[in-house]
Amino acid sequence: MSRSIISKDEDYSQWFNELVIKSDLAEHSAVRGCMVIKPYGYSIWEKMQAALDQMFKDTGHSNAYFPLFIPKSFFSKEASHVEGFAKECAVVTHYRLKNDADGQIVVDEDAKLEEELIVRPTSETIIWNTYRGWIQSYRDLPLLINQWANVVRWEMRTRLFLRTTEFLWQEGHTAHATAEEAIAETEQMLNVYADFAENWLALPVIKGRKTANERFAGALDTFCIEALMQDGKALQAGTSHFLGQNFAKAFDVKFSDKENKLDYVWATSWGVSTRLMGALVMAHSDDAGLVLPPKLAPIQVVVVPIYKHQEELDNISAFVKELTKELRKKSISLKFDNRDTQRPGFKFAEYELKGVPLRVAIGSRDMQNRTVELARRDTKTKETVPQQGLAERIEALLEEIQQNIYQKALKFRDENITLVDTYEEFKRLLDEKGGFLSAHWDGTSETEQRIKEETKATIRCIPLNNPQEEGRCILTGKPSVQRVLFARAY
RNA sequence: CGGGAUGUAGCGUAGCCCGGUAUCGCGCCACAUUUGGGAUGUGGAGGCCGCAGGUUCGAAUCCUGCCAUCCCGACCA
Repeated sequence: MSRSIISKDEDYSQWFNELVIKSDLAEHSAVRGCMVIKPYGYSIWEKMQAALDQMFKDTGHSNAYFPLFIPKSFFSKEASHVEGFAKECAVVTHYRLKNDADGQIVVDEDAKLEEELIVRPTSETIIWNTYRGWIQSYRDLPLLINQWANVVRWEMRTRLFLRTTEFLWQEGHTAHATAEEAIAETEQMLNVYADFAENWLALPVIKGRKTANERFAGALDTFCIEALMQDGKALQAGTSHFLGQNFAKAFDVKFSDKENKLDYVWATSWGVSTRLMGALVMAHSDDAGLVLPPKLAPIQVVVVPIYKHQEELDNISAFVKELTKELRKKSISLKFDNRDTQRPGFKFAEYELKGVPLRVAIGSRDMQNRTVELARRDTKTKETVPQQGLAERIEALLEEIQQNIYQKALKFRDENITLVDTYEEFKRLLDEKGGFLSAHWDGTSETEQRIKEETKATIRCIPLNNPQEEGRCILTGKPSVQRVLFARAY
């Protein structure tokens, strides 16, 4: 394996692919479009799951699990939903194999299913079909459920973490007595996602509303968090949908209110996926490898001993044992890499590639001076510090690194939101600078569509709390009341 | 689904035009010397050259078919 990865300026796309593979997050599998998430990558996902799961529970949600398979007929019950997903569904048609005359394994045509099963691309239909049996009265509401699951969408073109045929995610599905309550839930979960992105992923996001074109299939309103990657392309990092009564009507889910009037239930759904892993990599990493925010790093601190003789190593080990204890009290994870089979320089490079936030190197010189060498992954700076108070220093530094990574990403994001007033400027900036372009739009799907066809840029969102401002649409010149954010996106 | 490319050791590759049983680097194994930024030396192991046919005395190389993957587009979390 070559030692270094291609620089991200040379080929961003290839840089991303090489980085994911060489840093041991994931690899391509034997199945087209599907990846193997390796232990190092999966442990980051587990940390994301743990943090999000706690946030869901803190906002009153419970986990449940629904089937992987959905009867085909369920899909046709909500018209726009089926239209949105029909083209990318994996379908189970048979349930048995057999040996043919040549001894080959073939599908047993006698084992054809009466009704085909769809491998879930999302679970609204099976869940709402189930909710019918769970909800009779306003006393059963709200129903606040989340599911951690895998889903399958047969995408034409896949990319590690960003778009795989099968991916892992969570999907929240809630039921409410009133539209207002459901809308409040939709907004609450959007805020949870934004909070998670900024405080855990160190990823600044813009909260906004999708246009009708970009809305989830079956939703009345879709909210999203949009992030900016280092190559200037936008990435939708999470969505929260207000589904109105669409699914309740499709699956006949009614409840009696306090006045004993029957009404359809109001719904929301919201989700984030392993795509966040892609966002994490693309937002912070550099040509030397991953840069992980300390809160999600599987290893927060690595200690590399430098020694010639066994007794030197023993001294260092004794010191590290104490440090490990102190850090454990602070819930900081430390790896002591005392492998004798690799030299220190090799280890330094390896942990840089893997994005470990802090590295401590200790040699005999340090042991004599009662110091260690501390190296930060985010700034690539090194300093020699006293052993005294090291645990406290590490704790503070990890916090500082978390903040620094966020601030750096925030600065980049803010520098790449550009106000644009003419279509020529718009097209020029898309090619030369990228990022978010804040521009006036006449509010029609036709205009949005035309801009997309001509420039590949889409409206990422209409930011929440968007300032109202008179202007003219960059394409048609028609009057507009606010700017919206355009970008080329993943 | 359109366009482009690639399949040779665990990884990355040379050889292919012009047919003669496979090159180099990394990694791996053993031993020794090493250890403050990806160690060095010596010795060694490892190959149905993507799969199936065909041409030929002989195929990694030429021909046909298939399969797979990657990249670029249209579609999407």
